[in-house]
Amino acid sequence: MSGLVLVIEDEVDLATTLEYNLRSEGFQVRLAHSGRQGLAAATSDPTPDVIVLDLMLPDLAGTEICRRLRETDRTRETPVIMCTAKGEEIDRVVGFEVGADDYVVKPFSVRELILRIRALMRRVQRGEGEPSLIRFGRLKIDRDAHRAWVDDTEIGLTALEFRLLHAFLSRRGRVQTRDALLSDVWGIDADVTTRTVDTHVKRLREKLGDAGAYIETLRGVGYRFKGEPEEATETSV
Amino acid sequence: MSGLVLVIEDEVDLATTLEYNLRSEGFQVRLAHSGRQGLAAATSDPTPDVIVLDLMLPDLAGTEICRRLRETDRTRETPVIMCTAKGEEIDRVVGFEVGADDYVVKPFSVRELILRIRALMRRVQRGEGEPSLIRFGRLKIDRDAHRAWVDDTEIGLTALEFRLLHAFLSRRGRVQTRDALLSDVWGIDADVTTRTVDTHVKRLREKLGDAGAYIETLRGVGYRFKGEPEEATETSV
DNA sequence: CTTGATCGTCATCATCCCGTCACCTGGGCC
DNA sequence: GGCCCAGGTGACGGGATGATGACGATCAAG
Repeated sequence: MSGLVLVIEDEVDLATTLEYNLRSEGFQVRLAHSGRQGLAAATSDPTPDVIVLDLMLPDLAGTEICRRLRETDRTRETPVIMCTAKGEEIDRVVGFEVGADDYVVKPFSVRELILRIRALMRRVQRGEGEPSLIRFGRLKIDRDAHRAWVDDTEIGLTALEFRLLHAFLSRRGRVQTRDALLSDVWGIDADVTTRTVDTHVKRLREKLGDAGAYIETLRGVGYRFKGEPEEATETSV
Repeated sequence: MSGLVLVIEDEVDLATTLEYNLRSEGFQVRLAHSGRQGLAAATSDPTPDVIVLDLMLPDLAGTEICRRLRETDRTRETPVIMCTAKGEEIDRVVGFEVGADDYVVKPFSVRELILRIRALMRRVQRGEGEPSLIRFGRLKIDRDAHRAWVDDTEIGLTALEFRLLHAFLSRRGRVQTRDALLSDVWGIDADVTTRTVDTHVKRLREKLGDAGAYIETLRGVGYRFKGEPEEATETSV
């Protein structure tokens, strides 16, 4: 599970430490060293998946930031973890009143912070978003159960194949270059040949049987999952 | 779902934090900062729907409070969630001897506690006299007594194993990563390798005997408890 | 102190997945 | 039609992953 974490923290040392640790755990990181920067960073693309917020900032109080995040549509659902120093109990309480989702007390263990970030991401990921079931023509996949069917017959996909199919399904109708697929399915730092994608597309098509035709090859560009189930193979253009 | 939660906790910071969080989640809250206060608060009108109880209190041990609650008519059926520090005697807390219904390990995630409170409330709401029995194929577990049977033969599970089985049963049909299981069963700050999960799954499968096949392994993803008891392994169509 | 239960960790082993390579296919372009 | 290159295909070896059994630490009970 990768994800983008925004760290709003004015102590540069601490911020850098967190950045390093989070990256080495596979997260992407965006840093902000002041409250205003933080607010801007929270609403720029892409929206962070989790925000780590220091309570004591030079310009804006963490509580105030949190309140504004909750008033903004883009960040209303984004989980916030508050960092408080010891002795800030009262503010800490207020922090929760304002809608932080969890907190850690300084000095905190980085490992604990990461665990809490992970827990929040898990909760949100399945949360209110799109339903776990995705149907497309003769295809059906269930993300929670991690299962896939063609014509109501379950097909056994490996973890990678499942991610690949999901990537196709969630971007159906749009071309995806091999590089794009690599970073989506394999992860940012995948040191893998682009040809590997070919192999796995082949395996996926095989397992999908007839439904494998949903995956089109665009010579010189990449792959494209059909936009509509009935879309004729030769129509278009 | 609203409800009245009684929090018996001597650390004022933590108690206040919980109060704000629970209120913002729509619960009513009553606080008690000592064991005696707690006992009094538990039996005043209206009777709380759930009690959150710290194991370490200045005057009375949490276990003692729990025992007395169980001896009192008014509170006999009231679910109790015990907060324990790491390394405290979790085994005895849950199950017969003391009779707590659930526990969280400090430091716990506020979200986690709220989820558990909700779960307990649902359970009570479901029907007063209904035994807390869950049946699933050849399996049967009693959540109050912390006992489990396969084909009506009781199997002796440890506290941890029971919790693991319960985690599986309550999310049946859905994949659970090792990380998710760790934070649900061991606590968010569990100081444990993910491989530990493997070992305990193995032990659980062993004790379940044939019924151990209900737990499926999804390579590279996690574990999944079958959604339906009869679910064919390979039969199909 | 000793004993037994419980639980976390480690080493080992079998398995299966995945990445890569080599070779083949087929379409586009002249 | 021939060339060229992107993509399809099949096979293979390494390596990640999980099952398993053993060990040691811890703690409560006796």
